[in-house]
Amino acid sequence: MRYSQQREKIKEIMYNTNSHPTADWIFEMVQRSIPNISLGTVYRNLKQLTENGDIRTLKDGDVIRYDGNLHRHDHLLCTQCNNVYDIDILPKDLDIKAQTQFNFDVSNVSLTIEGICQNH
Amino acid sequence: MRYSQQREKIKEIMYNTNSHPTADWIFEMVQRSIPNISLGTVYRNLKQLTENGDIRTLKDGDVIRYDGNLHRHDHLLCTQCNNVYDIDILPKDLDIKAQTQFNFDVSNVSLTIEGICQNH
DNA sequence: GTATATGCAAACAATTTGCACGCCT
DNA sequence: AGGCGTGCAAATTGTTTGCATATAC
Repeated sequence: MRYSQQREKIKEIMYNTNSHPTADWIFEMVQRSIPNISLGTVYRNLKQLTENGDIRTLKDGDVIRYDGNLHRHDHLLCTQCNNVYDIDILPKDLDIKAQTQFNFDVSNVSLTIEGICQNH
Repeated sequence: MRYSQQREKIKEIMYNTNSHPTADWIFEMVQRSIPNISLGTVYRNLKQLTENGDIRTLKDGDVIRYDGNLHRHDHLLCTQCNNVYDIDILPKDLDIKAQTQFNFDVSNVSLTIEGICQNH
């Protein structure tokens, strides 16, 4: 994967936000420094970065959201404000449990708890 | 919500499969007994049933899948065959933990473990 | 009789892709 | 120079919606 100004900026944005942005939001952000970037490029790079394991995707709401936080963590999704909060609640040994119990070669664990957050 | 032949059939199918079908698959199934049903009707009903809490939706893969199994359970998603297996691995007290720890009014907990299943 | 559900087709929104050109290496 | 990445616009895919008709109650 060759260097590109666009991808670099996208990575920078992803690693400096703890919201869980959509492609469109990221597009708008990159536009501030690269005004003529196209949305297609954003999608292409987000896909690439995902396949590369540099970022992660969340598919809980109506739109795909991207997550630059690679540390193992879980999500609270508020169905009122549509916010996603990072939490850490899963037992650490869950992967191993799945691995041994079901003979399943685990690559990714994702827990999302839906509900209403304390601000509502 | 008023009775309809179409919705009844959809419910019947949902409660008698343990795969995690897409709208399209369900459409084809209903067609066997109601040949002139439309895909729009299937979507409308699946949405209604979801809002009603009669079924559940999974958004892990590329397409929305529907799940007629309302008992609390988790999923193994094989990235090779795209199959979804039902498992039960989450600690039972997780909802309560989230509830108390984050003051979060939990309505739904979903755990998906991605990886490669033993058939591959 | 009234209102909700349907079939159909058109509309939609998010994402992907083909192509000619530009930029890294 | 060669090839990957880009911008642009068109295409695709899954899902939703508007409307006239049919069906439940």
